[in-house]
Amino acid sequence: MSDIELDEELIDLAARYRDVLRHAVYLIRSLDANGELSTGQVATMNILALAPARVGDVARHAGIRVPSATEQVIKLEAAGLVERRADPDDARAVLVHLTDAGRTALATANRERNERIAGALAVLSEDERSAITAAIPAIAKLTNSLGA
Amino acid sequence: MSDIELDEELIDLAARYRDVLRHAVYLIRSLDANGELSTGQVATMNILALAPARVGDVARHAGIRVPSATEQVIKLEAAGLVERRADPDDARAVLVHLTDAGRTALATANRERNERIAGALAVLSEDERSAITAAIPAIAKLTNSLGA
DNA sequence: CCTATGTCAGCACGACTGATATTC
DNA sequence: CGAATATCAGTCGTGCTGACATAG
Repeated sequence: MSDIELDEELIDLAARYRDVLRHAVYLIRSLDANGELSTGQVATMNILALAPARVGDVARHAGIRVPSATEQVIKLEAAGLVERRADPDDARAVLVHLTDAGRTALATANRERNERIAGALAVLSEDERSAITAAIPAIAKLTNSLGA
Repeated sequence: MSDIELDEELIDLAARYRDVLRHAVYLIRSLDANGELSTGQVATMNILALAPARVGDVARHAGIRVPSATEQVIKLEAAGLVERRADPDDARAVLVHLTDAGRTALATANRERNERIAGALAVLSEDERSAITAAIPAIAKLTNSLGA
């Protein structure tokens, strides 16, 4: 197989990947439409569920800019789901903590979303599920590779 | 394996799927950041590249509502990339056509995006690429299943 | 008369850049 | 002093619902 053919194959795969991902985005969004928390809010809180984080860390993990993360955090704080506390080691920084209410809301939101996807996964064939399972690490690697 | 364990496995897979998809979304967005056409604009024009379509068809294919599709089409028309013409068979309908300028712009946009992804795919292993290729139909089916 | 199609108006969300304290 | 951290202000893109005009 020539390099040119290889390139064409890769570009074709890229096009299909791009298309399927675009549709999946709308799906994920529709999952959030019924709930009380938006996609971004759930993503932000999922980071904080592991450990309190700075606003900059939230931004980096969520793939957004710092001012956007600030905005998200402020909204979540207004809703009583997170708290902003001073970082004892660095007065410039703010440590964002999940509140108990936030932890509860996050658990509910994650459960609802995961159960809906699990329900759809259940109607796929075993082979199709295996294909998705096998692809997840590769997709993650691809994403990281492009992000760099 | 019990039903409970099966459910837990599915929910775990759902959670991992959701997470990897969320990151991939930000990646796709970053691809668009440098270009002149947005994700949605490229998606709309990709539909029209096959054949002229009604606004409602554009909306359905893009996974958005009709008024949103109208808005996109109006913007694309203002940019000279598409044209709206009367449907000779149905005076209510509008047929959206890609202009030559639109076809050129679309080709450029698709090439840039696909080449960037292809470049990242090239650094994956053959197994990883195969895993992604194999998963694409399953992901598409999953998306459709959830959309219904 | 009822439905289908598209557009308009108004709104909400969420991202961005640029400018500004404050602290390291 | 320069760099890092967070916030504020203003803007923009893009989706939505509801109301409407027009045609089938």
